[in-house]
Amino acid sequence: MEIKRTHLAAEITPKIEGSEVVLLGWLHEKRDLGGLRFLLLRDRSGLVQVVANKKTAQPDLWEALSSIKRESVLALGGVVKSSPQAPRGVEVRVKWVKPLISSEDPPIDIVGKTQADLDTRLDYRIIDLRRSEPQAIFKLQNTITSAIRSFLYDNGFIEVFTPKIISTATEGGASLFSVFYYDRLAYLSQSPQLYKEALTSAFERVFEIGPAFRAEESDTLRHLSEITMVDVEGAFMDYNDVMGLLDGLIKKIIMNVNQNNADELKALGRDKFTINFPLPRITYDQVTSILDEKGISYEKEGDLGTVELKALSEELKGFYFITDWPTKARPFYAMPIKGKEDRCESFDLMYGWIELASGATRINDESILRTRMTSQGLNPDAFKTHLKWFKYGMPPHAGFGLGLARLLMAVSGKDNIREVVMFPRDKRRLEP
RNA sequence: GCCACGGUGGUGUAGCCCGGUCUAGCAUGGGGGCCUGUCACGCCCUUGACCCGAGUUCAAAUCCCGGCCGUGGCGCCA
Repeated sequence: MEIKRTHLAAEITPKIEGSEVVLLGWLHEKRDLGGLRFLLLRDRSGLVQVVANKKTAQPDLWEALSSIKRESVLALGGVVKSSPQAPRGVEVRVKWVKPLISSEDPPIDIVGKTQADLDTRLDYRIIDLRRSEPQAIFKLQNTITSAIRSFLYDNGFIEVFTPKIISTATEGGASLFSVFYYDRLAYLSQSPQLYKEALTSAFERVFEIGPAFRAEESDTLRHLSEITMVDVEGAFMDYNDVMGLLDGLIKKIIMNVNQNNADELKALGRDKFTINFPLPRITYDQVTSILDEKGISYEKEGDLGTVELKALSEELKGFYFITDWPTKARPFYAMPIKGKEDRCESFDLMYGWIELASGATRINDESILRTRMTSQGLNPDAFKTHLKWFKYGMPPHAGFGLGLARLLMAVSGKDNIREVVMFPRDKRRLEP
């Protein structure tokens, strides 16, 4: 590009008064007072006010300032001037403007005078993402993913990438999307579970931040057909170690968000987080006695439904663990507790009534694994590829899968997962 | 998938119950005009809409049926 930017909008401060600057960005808003024209220019750093005076401006500049449409991309040059009336006490007195490309009138309001419905915003998502609130949400997401990576690197984990096109159901059970794979039928992976477990025998500690696909009927505020999972698995760890790891991980995330995202939290109307660690842990059996006390009915030895979890969250706010779930309510690879085999070394990380993560100590003995598959109604023959790794020194291991968007809901305070996923996929929505 | 509710200009809404007064109101946006310190700038003019299909009726945005789409709740969700 022949025009070089000298400053970002946020770098225009009263301190550099008098400097000649070149800015690149989008025309966010304009106000025409007759003899004065104000523009708000937006770039990745934020907004800055640009002003022109009819008396001093060249006629073609003056004309250009009123004819450029909102959301057009432009370059402009001018002089920084501090001014008590200007936003942030500073503005740019424009000397020239060069429209780079023009924009049609934006279909939804970016400035915030009329709030479009979420469904409409998603139809125009790229435009919606220029608004301050979605910007704040995805900047929080960036803090979260970078905190996750640095925390796990520091703890000896390496990042891996497992295939998303697979030949058979990874675990039976939930519905998979099928795809044409040359002359065969294949499926989209619903979880890297089996790969990450096997990888502990090669790298000990692995993690993956990647997509998972679920062809479920789910039509709720917290389910999507395509999600990003943070999957972590470590050799020579049990579920207590993994919960400790999650404690550290959440702590690091919260610290970084508090440190780096004050503006974003403000934009979302959120306070800084004050959370005590370690996070509370409560067993499944303690949960059911609370439900008994509250007179809430639940399926004995079963998973907890929405009504049950909402009732529980009246007692337990924020982040907490539910541990020691019934073995029959968990997947086949969860390790039963020795001497108490109807409970397993498993946990869910909760935020209020929303499940964020789910983890367990895994079974690393092939024969026990086969027995568990059979008792869960699965055919071990269908898992031949997976079971073969267990013949060659599969270490004791444990891990968890964390829903990135669910965590982001908790951090951003949004109650619809579609708000915190850039391009959500649900039962109906396949675009944009 | 089930239940409830909804679908009005680009966006957000009023009107619907109680059919005619709707030639569909308001805000925001778009176009035009006036305006020298705006920051939701102000003022004036203007533009633009009843989801689709079938039905009841002299008459349907309004009532009935179906479809599609949406919102919320639940279920499903290793």
